Amino acid sequence: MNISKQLINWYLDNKRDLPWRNTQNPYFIWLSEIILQQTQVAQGLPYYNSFITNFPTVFDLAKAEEQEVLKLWQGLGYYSRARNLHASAKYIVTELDGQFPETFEEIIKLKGVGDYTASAIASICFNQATAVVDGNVYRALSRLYGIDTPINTTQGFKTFKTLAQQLIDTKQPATFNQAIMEFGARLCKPKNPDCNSCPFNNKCVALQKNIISDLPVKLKNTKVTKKHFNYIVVLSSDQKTIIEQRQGNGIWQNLYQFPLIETSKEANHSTIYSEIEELNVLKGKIFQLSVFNQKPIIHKLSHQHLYTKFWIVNLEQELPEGVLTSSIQSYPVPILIGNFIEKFNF
DNA sequence: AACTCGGGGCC
DNA sequence: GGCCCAGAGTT
Repeated sequence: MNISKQLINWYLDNKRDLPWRNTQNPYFIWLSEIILQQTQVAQGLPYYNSFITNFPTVFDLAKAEEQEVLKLWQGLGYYSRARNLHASAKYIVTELDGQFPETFEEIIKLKGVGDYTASAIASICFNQATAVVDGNVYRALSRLYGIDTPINTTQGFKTFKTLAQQLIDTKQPATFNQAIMEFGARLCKPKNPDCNSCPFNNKCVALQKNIISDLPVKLKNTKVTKKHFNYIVVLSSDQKTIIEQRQGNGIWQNLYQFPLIETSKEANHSTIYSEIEELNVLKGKIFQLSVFNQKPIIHKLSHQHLYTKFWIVNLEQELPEGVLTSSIQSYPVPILIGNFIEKFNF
């Protein structure tokens, strides 16, 4: 029996029952694939359920406000996925009359959809034999064939895409693609793969050479930089605070936050005091400054460590331009801010 | 080709 | 503390 058939047989015996596996509706499949980019199934699952409940069709998603979409995405990370998802929903409704594109070439034109996602949708929804290459596929094929080409290079992608394309069962591409991914996720895991019960343990090159833990090969990514964030939490006499929307191209684009003062090293009381005297909303006003957490909260991202302090500014005046503290839970915020809001309990 | 974009789980 | 996760967009 060939590898493709063996993978499919393994899958049919071992697959998880996941909500997006009971449909070929391209809107649902698209949604699930975007959510699952760089995200484990267990983490993405509640977000998928939330989205299909709040936006049952692409029309519902298209007519929502971006803030609403970001709010539902809050905590999942990589927020450009949410912004691109929303933009593509609008595109499908206004330009394509609500009709989801049906070929790989058309699907990949959607914002936020690359080779992997277009292949997944084209195969699962439209029975097109386009092989997916994700982290699971890299791992399974690099081990099975003993391929040490670095996966995060152009050559690596081409090598594994070509191999997966040769292996795909053209009569059941949807099942094959999901089978190889499930195999990588559940059996051929990064750590402690279950080689004892693997259907390929008689031919796996990496197992025979005892180099399972060396594959796949991935070039090191760049170093982590440290930053010092100081969030200014204003509390006015009329129960208001200041929040602003993040602009520009950095992290958390279009999410909300308290006014941020970034310093080159850990800030102390006097530094922050003189900084906030310059804030327009506080100019000439009387306030008391205290720190919420003396010890910085270290928020770890893939390539930044954010040493964060929350500073409380008590104002004995009203703040006409502020927002009610009772309403801040409706704004999409980074989880770093969300955790603070929960703990501070306004 | 290198860099950027989150948050959580696992070891 | 390092690596990984149903990757994509920008420079």
